[in-house]
Amino acid sequence: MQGRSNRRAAAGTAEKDCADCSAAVRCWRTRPRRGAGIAVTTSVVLGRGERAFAQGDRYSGLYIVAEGCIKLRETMSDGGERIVAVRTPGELVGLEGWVAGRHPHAAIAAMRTKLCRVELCADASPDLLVRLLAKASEQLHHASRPWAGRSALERVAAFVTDISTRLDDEAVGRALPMTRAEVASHLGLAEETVVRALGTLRKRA
Amino acid sequence: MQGRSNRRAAAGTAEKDCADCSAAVRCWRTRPRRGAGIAVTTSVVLGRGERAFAQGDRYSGLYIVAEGCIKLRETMSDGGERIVAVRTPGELVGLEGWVAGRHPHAAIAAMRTKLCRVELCADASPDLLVRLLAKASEQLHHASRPWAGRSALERVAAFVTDISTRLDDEAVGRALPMTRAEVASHLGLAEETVVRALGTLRKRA
DNA sequence: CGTAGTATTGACTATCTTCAATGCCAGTGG
DNA sequence: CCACTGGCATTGAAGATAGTCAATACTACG
Repeated sequence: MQGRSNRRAAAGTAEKDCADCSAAVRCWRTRPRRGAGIAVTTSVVLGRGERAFAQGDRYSGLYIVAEGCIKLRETMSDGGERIVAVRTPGELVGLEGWVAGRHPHAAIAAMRTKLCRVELCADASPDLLVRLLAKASEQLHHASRPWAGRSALERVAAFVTDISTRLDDEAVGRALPMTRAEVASHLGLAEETVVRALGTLRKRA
Repeated sequence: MQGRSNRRAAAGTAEKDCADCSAAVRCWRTRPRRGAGIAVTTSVVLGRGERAFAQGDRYSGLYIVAEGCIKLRETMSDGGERIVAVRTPGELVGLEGWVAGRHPHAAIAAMRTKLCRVELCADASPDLLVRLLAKASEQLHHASRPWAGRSALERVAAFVTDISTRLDDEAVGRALPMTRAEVASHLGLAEETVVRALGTLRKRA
């Protein structure tokens, strides 16, 4: 459109235009126009339990979840761990560490997961920047924990619904992509409370 | 830099370059270069309790807090209200509603507050987009509630510390910019619990 | 001075956490 | 093959934390 991609190509980074990817709609909602600068440089496939990066690592790039599910895990100063967020297809992984230059938490695949890397720099395509900003906006909105201040049962129910919706292709109904302990740490509950809440929900269904 | 500002000027919107604003460092961390497209169109000053927009309003623009403090308040389907977030100088207000086209919560001044409006569109300056993305990144990081899963006392203590840091110019120590009930809703606690926690913290100090 | 909103305090209760024990399952090595 | 181990899930009982209800004080504002 504005010859911007030339500049990127000159930088020497091999890119794959998302317009050529069959899964692009999943990542970008609408299929990008070819040559608009909506492109990724690398794709990684992680097996369950593998990490894209560890907490404290230097910022190593911004990724979009193409398939699967990523857990963001933070180890706190007191040694405790908590799941800060769960990222599902179309969501960004790594943006939190961009400004500070370090990843504030680890990114761990909850199942087989494909990540596509996006080069984020000052001369990126404006189209790309706008799309990323839109994603950041959505994630910011979603980060406002709809279950804050509710009862344990409601929180667990809301979490299960939310995660099922976001991962709808696989039937999450029977197996959550994380352990009860992780769900508990994410919701700020005890593991046993999560177990009991899930039991109650199962009986009700 | 690339004649982009011409295009904007042609659109008929009067802009004020942030490079000419004495408070720009507060908003942008580093002073923007003149002509880089880091600019705002309008500034609004809100008195305590006044709204920038209401929940459900059509998206009306993106703002940066130049001075003061904004509370984001959400009224839930059951009629309850909660403070989703607090925005302090240099932070963005309104981004959450950009993609969906509607503001998901109301923005209310907690004190005398100055907001500067940023025009966010596909042909905005790439410099501006990158800066906004950086802000979104920081806010996303900050949205991961460091007090999740901790005791009521720790949560209140963390909140007071956090808000005091972010508003450090005014001495917040003696008067929080919001009511106990609002703090409570923000932290997912009962008002009385917040009162007691503040009492305990006062005694300890 | 009266009113409305906010803050504080006490007493009681519900919920959630903690502690402890047990079951289940997959992987491993004899 | 089977015992053993470690991680995860489940359940019960007891105790602590925070929520609810209710009364009272404080403050700003007409």
